Amino acid sequence: MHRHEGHDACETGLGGMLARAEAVCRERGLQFTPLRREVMEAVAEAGKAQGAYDIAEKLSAPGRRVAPVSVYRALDFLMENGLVHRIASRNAFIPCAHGHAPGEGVVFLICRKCGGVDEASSEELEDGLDRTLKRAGFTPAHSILEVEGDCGACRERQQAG
Amino acid sequence: MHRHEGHDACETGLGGMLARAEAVCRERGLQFTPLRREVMEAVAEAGKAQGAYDIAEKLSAPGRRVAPVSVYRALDFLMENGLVHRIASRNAFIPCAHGHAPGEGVVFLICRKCGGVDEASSEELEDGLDRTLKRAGFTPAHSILEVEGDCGACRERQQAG
DNA sequence: GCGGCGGTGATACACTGTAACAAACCCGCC
DNA sequence: GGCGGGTTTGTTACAGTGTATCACCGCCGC
Ligand SMILES: [Zn+2]
Ligand SMILES: [Zn+2]
Ligand SMILES: [Zn+2]
Ligand SMILES: [Zn+2]
Repeated sequence: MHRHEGHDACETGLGGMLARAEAVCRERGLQFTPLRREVMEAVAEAGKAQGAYDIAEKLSAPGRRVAPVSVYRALDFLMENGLVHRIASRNAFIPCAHGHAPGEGVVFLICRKCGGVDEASSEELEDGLDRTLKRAGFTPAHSILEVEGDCGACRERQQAG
Repeated sequence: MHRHEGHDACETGLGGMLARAEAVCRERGLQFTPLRREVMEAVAEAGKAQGAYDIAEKLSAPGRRVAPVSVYRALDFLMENGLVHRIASRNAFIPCAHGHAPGEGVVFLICRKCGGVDEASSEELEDGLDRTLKRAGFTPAHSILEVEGDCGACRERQQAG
């Protein structure tokens, strides 16, 4: 749905993301359980950020209720392992299609029209932030960069229509 | 509690912030009602980001209950006029000591130790973000930049102790 | 006075997230 | 096979955050 830039190892698409999740868990000796897989799928399938309760509802079916708390636990696990991200400004979650180095700053580009979320990173942004923090005498531990606006696809669509 | 940098017209301190709030409302023909003033004071007095429910509790007294919904309305008003900011990663609010141009990007520096929140802005950060967004074909409308870490004061205190 | 309008009070509710405990599962070990 | 301990999941209850709705009040213009 969205393109991105600034990354190399780019596993886009549902299959790729699931494969990466599986690989990450195997190499770290962690369990990629059915529930975790289903939550990963639910987040990866959706074209936009999913709330935990949305996921719980999607996974529930007549005869099987998946409680939100279970979804939260799975999401915590997936976030710890860099497989999904939380979008603070939406209280929602997206799959990570890239696999960043830990500590690497990433900007989330959130489209107001289609709701899609893309990730971008860049040296110059990172450098600018680092220098600004250094000047302020602040030692960063973790950062949240989220930009809301209109993605390229939606802007084209709007001009065409 | 915290220093900041990158701004000129810098009204720090409770009095300055209240004066600015009053001035802003007067010049825009808006009402700086007692409730709005009290909420502004509560946010400005605290050395760290305040939750809406914290503010409601602080303003309540035996015989007078201020409901959270009233606080939210006052906060919405103050945010629309650039007098307070919402810290998305904390669901909390801080006073704005600067008065930015609309659209000006600001980074919030959130200290893990003391809970204080400082604002910083810089040309190079702004430029880096703009270029990154442009390359991604994304048109920004509003951005959230929040960094969690250790402020200078707390780091010094830690080294001394 | 009367009607409109913005601000406030009050209640109820939806949404987001966590704590606590029990049950099921897995796996190595006796 | 049976046991023991760690991890995962189910279940319930609850805390925290934010919004919808309606009623009331005060003000100002007509
Ligand atoms: Zn990512
Ligand atoms: Zn879009
Ligand atoms: Zn500010
Ligand atoms: Zn500090």
